[in-house]
Amino acid sequence: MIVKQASHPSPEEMTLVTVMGALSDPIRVGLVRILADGRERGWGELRAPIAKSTLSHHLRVLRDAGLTRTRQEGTRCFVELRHHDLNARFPGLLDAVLEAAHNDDVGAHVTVAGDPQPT
Amino acid sequence: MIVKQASHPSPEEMTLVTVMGALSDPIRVGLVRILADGRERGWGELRAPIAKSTLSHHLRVLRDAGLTRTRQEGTRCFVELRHHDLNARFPGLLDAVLEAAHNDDVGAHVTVAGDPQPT
DNA sequence: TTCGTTGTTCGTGAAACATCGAACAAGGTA
DNA sequence: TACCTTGTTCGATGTTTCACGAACAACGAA
Repeated sequence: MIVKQASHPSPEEMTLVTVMGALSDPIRVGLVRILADGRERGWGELRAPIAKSTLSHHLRVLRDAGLTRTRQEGTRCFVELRHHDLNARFPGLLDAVLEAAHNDDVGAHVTVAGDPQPT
Repeated sequence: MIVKQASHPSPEEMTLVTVMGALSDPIRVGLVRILADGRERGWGELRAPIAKSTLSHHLRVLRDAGLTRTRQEGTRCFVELRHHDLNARFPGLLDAVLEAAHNDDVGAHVTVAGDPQPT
């Protein structure tokens, strides 16, 4: 609704502590994992066992921390990971988190519509 | 004290989300930075602008997450970073965090007695 | 214009967290 | 034994976070 187009922090505005806080929730880690392939995803594709207002909240935390970028297109919006910005700002951090999250299968209950459910 | 000797999680018991949560506070990041040189530090050496009960709390969070190891010796105790365990469990993560924390000077208000104050 | 879709915002409540001062427990020291 | 030092634990308090349903706003379609 563009009521308030989300604020995307510039790389300099990102802080380590905020990013770590954003990644201290399994649902948010799951969302980041889904976006890790670089593809932009529609809001509606995302599946998580929470109410949509809660999902909106988590997407906002990720966006405010600088982890994701949100784009509006008509009435729907798309999210993508700010892979490049993150690597520039915190070299190696995102990859280390993604590897760890993959090994432990963190946030596996977050999926994408159309994708085969794990297990 | 020693009333309950702290539980140190084994590497397998460590979780990414808990570790990230532990590192989402500037004081705790400052403590980790101090311990990053591998030296064991006495509790009494640590200087932070908080009450001692609060410092005790933060050290417990770090310990419970598996980031540090605490050793008792008589009435005083010593802390050290579990650098090796962390690298084995979450490869690259700690180094990426330490580099980012250093670049941004996160947790600079946490110091060690005897060390020259930054600035 | 009237719906239906889509996602944000609001109001609320429960849980977690950071912080403090005070009390406590274990060792060392006088 | 009496005292001091060292850290932990115990409430108490205020803030933040997570979660939900309901209401709302913008857009597209009928």
